[in-house]
Amino acid sequence: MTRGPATSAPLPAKWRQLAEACCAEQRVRLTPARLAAYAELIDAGHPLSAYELIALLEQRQKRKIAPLTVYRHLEFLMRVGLVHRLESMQSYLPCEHPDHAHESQYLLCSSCGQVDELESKRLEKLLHRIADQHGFLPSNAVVEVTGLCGNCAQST
Amino acid sequence: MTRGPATSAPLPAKWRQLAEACCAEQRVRLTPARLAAYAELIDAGHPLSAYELIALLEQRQKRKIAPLTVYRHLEFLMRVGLVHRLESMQSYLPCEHPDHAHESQYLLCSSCGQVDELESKRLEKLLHRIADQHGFLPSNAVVEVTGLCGNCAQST
DNA sequence: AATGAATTGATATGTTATATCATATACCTC
DNA sequence: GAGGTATATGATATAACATATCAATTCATT
Ligand SMILES: [Zn+2]
Ligand SMILES: [Zn+2]
Ligand SMILES: [Zn+2]
Ligand SMILES: [Zn+2]
Repeated sequence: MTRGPATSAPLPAKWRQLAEACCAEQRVRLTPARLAAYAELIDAGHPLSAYELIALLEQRQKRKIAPLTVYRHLEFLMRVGLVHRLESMQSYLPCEHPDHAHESQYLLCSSCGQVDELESKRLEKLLHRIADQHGFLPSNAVVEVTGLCGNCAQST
Repeated sequence: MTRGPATSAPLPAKWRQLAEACCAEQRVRLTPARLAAYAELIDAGHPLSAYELIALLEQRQKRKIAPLTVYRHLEFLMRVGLVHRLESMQSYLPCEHPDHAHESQYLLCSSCGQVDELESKRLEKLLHRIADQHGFLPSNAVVEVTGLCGNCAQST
């Protein structure tokens, strides 16, 4: 039995199951197109801009894809919590633990492009406390630290 | 003695002096065009996108201004520390205390657009400690909290 | 099969940011 | 003050990022 041409990036079972569980729980449709976008982000292993994602999908599927299509898929994936957006890079990356709702903070390596997604309750509490001291009612916090990851810091 | 037509937004002496001191100290030129961009940001009282700034300058000066011109002025103002960029809004605002080097954190009111620029040593230390625990060498931290300011939170 | 809601496609447009090359201005040295 | 250098500006084009609108299709439910 032969395999047909791949129309979607390889997606390890672990991630596929997480994505399916995530969407099932929220009663939303994980369509093939949405899954393909997600698989491409997982496969890339680093954040992708929307247009980088478009290029990869077009290459994979051998057809033109309108930007709006991909933006809609990204919007969906972010809404259900499978994907996050990095504001300081205008790019998108899959969540590392989409099984539960959470805020995140990010360590972005400017040398190799690797991203570490953190969940520091300590930091979140401090942020809320600071906001509170200023009479501010926070709804969302963007915390993105740029620098050098362990590997890259050593090899300099 | 009559005043000619304003070619630059009104800039309180306090800010003008800060800007001049800041540029003098760094031996860089605070040209009229750069000062005009800065004055417009001060006058606005809230963050401006680059193109909003262009529109204001064009209206003020009654002439077309190329985007690149304004981006260059913004780049200069950020480099000397007179202006910051808000990554989550893709917009720019004048620094509230340009007299000393600093990292900042921001409280962004989604209702009235007001921005509070903070300098929490406590938060900075925690961020550095967290990065350190991950073997990460930080160079820059983006911390932008969206929510409702005191005024807007009350009037809801 | 009929209905209504959600998704996708096609096309156009709006917004944000940079590249390149030429011209002008300030600054320094002589 | 002339000449040379670095810096700043202008003009034009293009790249990168994101959304609006409306029509067509697919899906779940009855
Ligand atoms: Zn996550
Ligand atoms: Zn690295
Ligand atoms: Zn500042
Ligand atoms: Zn407010």
